[in-house]
Amino acid sequence: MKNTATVQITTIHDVAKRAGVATATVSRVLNNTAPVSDSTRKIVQTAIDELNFVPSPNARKLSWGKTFTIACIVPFFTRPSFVERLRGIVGVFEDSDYDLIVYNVESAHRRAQYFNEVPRPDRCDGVIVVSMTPNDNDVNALKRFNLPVVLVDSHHPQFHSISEDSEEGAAKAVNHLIELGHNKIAFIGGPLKDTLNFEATSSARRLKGYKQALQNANIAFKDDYVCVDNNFAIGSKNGNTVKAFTLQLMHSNHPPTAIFAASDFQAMGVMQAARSVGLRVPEDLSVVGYDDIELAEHLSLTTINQSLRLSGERGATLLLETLSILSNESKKENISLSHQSFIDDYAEKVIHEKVPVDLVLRASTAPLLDRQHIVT
Amino acid sequence: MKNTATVQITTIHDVAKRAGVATATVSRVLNNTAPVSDSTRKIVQTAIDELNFVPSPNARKLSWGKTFTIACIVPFFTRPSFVERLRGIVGVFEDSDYDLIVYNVESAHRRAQYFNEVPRPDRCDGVIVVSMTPNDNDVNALKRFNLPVVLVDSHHPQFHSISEDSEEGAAKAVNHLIELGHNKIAFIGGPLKDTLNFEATSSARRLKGYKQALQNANIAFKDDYVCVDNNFAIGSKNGNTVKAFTLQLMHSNHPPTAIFAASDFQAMGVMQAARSVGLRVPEDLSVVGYDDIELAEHLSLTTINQSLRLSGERGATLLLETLSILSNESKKENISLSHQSFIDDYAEKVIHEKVPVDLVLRASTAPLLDRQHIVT
DNA sequence: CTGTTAGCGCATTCAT
DNA sequence: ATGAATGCGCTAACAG
Repeated sequence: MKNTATVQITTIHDVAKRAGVATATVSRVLNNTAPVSDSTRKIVQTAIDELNFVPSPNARKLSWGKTFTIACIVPFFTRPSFVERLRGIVGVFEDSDYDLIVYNVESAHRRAQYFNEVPRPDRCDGVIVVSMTPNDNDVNALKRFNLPVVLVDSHHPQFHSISEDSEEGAAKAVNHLIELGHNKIAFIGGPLKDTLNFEATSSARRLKGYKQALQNANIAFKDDYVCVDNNFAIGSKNGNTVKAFTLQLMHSNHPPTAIFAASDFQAMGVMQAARSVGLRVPEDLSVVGYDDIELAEHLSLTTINQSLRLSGERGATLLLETLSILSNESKKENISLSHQSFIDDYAEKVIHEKVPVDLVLRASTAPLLDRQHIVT
Repeated sequence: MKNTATVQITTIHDVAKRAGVATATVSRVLNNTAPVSDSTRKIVQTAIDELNFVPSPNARKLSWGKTFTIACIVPFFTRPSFVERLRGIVGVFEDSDYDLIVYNVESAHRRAQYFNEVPRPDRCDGVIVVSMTPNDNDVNALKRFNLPVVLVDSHHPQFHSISEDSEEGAAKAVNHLIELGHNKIAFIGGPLKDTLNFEATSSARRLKGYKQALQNANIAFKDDYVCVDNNFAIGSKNGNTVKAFTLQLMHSNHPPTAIFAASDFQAMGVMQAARSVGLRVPEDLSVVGYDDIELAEHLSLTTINQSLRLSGERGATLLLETLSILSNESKKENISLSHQSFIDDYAEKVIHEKVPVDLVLRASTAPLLDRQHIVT
């Protein structure tokens, strides 16, 4: 069961031998952890270079007692919005000493498994949770070893978080439509509660913002104008449901003149469906999406930019900062911080950062035309 | 510099103590590596359960001499087609004992860095390279420690590979258009040689298939009908170039009646541009894409399915199989296989697997109409 | 079947 | 400033 590789890798001993010093000295020049005379440092360094020596990550992990890896738990990581966030996260860790392992959650089973098994100090030094609100079990698992945690696109009082204000974003989208003269505005979104964690979803929050905006404009809320695709979370072919909703809306007695979709992905389905029955966007139907994924630009889709990539970057950076602070503290206080006081200390400075949400005007929305008034 | 975690993790010693046995025994029940009496096994198991013990990955990695992690080097991992492949790869390793670390390449510098630093037996047990043809330096780096390697979406005589036949796929796309009566068929693709590795790109291969299909149908090849977006590889906003190409083509003296795009992503830009000037797809212009990413369905885009996800799955599985074979061999032959003979042995059974390419008919293509004949 | 011992490669006290 | 010795948590020979 030993390794199958047949070529021996050069170790710190080889370097020490070649340089004629002890392994400890090599380690010292490697980590700048203690003064080394310039002369020997030079000798050691050339030995390192000549042997093309790179220290074994595993060995140093074991010895340091840290893993130099960050765990990122993310649901359906292939969805465009998650991909964008991941991109931000990856970009940050590329330039650090940390490796990033992505744990992709596509079932409640995996979710529980990862939350239980991953947040351990022998597996990672910190964890980033994307788009999932920790439940009680998760919180216990995350706090058990007191690892630094950052939530991206979710919120919990006990953990750092980076999130956007979905309600505000949704309101901006709907207000834009209202300002264009629309008052028959439908909402199409994903499920309102997440099967994975029983929490309110972003769709739910966006629906709330939608309602709020209508109310502020004194437009009556109509149940018929709200379509929720409960299959969306499964992550499979969902376009059909969105299209069905769209057609149903447009064929009703009071077809909306505008549709606000909870994601660009769904907005795309709306546009597609509308065009399939000869409706033009935006002349016959205005559409606003949410997320501003890369595609939105190609589709000329008016949407809400929620700084997806930035949220990932900020989350990763915040984790890195936390890691650095903790490292300094434990150095300063010489390792003896009582458990409880440490947790208290940590909990006191929980950071909740908001990321901007902005309307991005493109060509999928237009002022309400008179003709539309007449038709309805 | 020690770990910042304050709670001690339970080790194999704790379990051994609690069960009243030696650590070796615990290790045995953990790995089924030697017979253990049912009675003691039971005792040990309960101790493990009660302490909620999970062995430290790092320690076992160091001891086993393998890392239980797979490195995946992939360029621009946020692009839809790469995401789909990654999805296939991730799915396979989720169910294995291996962790997957994704190394995202977005510059020549990173590329060189990763190829030089990652393929080491102390970092990973095997590597998957996606969409990059190894150059001489890469080959040396990959073979230096004789690690198992699988190429996904590229080809090299010395490494296992999973790939699709781009020429065949392109030909299928163009043949479909020809069968619909089109003979003014344009091509829009990305750069023909990759700045990252100087190799022919998939766009180049698809262009070749395009030419071949035209020739077989006795349709003259026109240089004006070929548009290459050299900025595409940078991975940034490229839609504008594609749109400009499309408009330029459609406004020329002999506008094409059909466009074959080298990727769905670009096909989307084509459709968008066409619609922006009042052209209908497919009535006024037929469009065929390539890749069959998830969006293609939403766009009703006729395209070539190249089994993106499957290619990832097959690549990952092939690597796993190779790993297993090597592990068995080294066990059987008791670790003493001379370096050279091992390499020879390995090289002899290089596997090159093809993944199917198929036309997926949707609604972006239609027979050539008489009206179009007249117009041109 | 089970306990004892010796590493895996590196960082780090403790001496010197 | 440097070397020797010890340990990180686990697995694997070697004994019994």
